Amino acid sequence: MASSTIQRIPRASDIPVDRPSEIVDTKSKILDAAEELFMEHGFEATSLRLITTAAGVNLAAVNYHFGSKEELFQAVLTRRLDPMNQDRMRLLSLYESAAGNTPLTCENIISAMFIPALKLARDHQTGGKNFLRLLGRAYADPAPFIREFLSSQYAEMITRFRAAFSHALPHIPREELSWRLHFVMGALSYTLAGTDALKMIAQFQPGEADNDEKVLRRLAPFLAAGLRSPVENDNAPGSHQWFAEA
Amino acid sequence: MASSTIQRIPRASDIPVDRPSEIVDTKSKILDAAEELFMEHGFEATSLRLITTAAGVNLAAVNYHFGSKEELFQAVLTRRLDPMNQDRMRLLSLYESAAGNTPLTCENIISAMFIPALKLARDHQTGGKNFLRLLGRAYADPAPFIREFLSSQYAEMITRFRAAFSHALPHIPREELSWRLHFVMGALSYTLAGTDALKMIAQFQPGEADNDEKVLRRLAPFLAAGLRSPVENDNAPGSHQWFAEA
DNA sequence: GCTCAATTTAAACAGTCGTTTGAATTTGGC
DNA sequence: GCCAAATTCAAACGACTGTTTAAATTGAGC
Repeated sequence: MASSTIQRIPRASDIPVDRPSEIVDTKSKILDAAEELFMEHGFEATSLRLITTAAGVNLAAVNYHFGSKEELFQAVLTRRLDPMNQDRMRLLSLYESAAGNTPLTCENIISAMFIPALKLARDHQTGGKNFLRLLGRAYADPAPFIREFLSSQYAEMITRFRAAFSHALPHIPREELSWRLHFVMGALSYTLAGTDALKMIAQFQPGEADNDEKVLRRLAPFLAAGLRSPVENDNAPGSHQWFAEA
Repeated sequence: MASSTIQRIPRASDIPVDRPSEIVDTKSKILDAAEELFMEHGFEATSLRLITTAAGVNLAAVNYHFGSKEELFQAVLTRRLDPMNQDRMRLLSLYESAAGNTPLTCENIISAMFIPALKLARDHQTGGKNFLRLLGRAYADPAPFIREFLSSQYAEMITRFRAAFSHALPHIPREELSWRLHFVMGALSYTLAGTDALKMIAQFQPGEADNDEKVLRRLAPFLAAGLRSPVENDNAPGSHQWFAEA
């Protein structure tokens, strides 16, 4: 990865100073094409030739502007993921300051997680919808550089939201809550990723393409109920023996 | 895909008649190595040379015994997925006949889904644990042949379990229930797939490798609560306005 | 021991991959 | 209009991909 020699002379004196020329355009064209193709075929199965052809730019442009295929993938993710997570934290802070001293409800916190994602899903002009599916798939990608990148991108947001849930659900032990937050993130990413997997289980109404909001409206209360559910005591009398005969 | 010319003479007269020789051994060695490597690197990023080297067999053995890389992948999945789903349906029938005319509880049905998965996770000798992670990742794989294969493999089981849930939760509309079943499957597959993604959210206790059961013990009640949660009426007075300001 | 089919083997096939190169071109500052 | 930096371009690099081929090896049945 020769990421230090992308530009010919990496002199620190000249800062890009907002070039409005073809530079930005080429980078954007690559990012747009890469976003859609990575979503459609995955990281490994998408070649740079496919991307650059779709973007209408030269093959070498990717390595020139981004350094490598991996760095391009990270750039595709960062472009939308970073603002979305910023939005999430800003929204959470908004709820918190509005609530004053009273603790937030699960619905508030879940809304703070879901609304920015929904905003992206609704963003028809830019390919926000494509991005959410790409993101959901990136979660399950085994490539180490993707996993490390995502966990570093999410670290701050997760910490904030875990604290919020901990405040809203003080009776639930810290470790249990961490797991439940994990389940929430998982269900969200899986749901957003699986537009065509959905056909498998929930029969689709054909022609109804714009149902991301409807899905999230079903998912959010489902998860809120799970978050609030009483903590199981393994051997308490009357509790369900989940895996007794396993 | 020249799957019709794997064996030299595909004469119908001689049936394999349970050869105990190296034949089965080579196929199994390939399946075992492929299972682990597909899990570790994903389908596209795993080369046949990597698999055959790890298995200690010749490169051409994969195409000879399985026909193609795609068919090998399907064979890896089928080997464990088919018995697991059979187990699930058998267990569900067992619960149903034990309950007689009274409807099953959500806990019963979820147990029927989870116990066979857990049995695989506990199967230390064979790489059952690896398989569950592989399966969770296959769910999110964009390759069409994987998606089509999975949905055909799951079709029967999904139908059975949707009917069971519909019986257990008669007050929940059919479409809503389909979505909740989808959330359950998603959370399960995501959780089983994400052994190293978990570190991101739930801090791991180092050295505690055998926690699949513990995770499922947390996940099952979480999902049961979600399944049972009251159906939201969009504009009912007092209901939470989930995405009002989105 | 021979036969014949099943299996294994080494080698090559025809491509595709991400990346690099050096020359051509475009760009903005003067 | 000139200069130098930024960008684009065609071409090639070596390595790796899944698959196929034909010869070599193996193992029962007779």
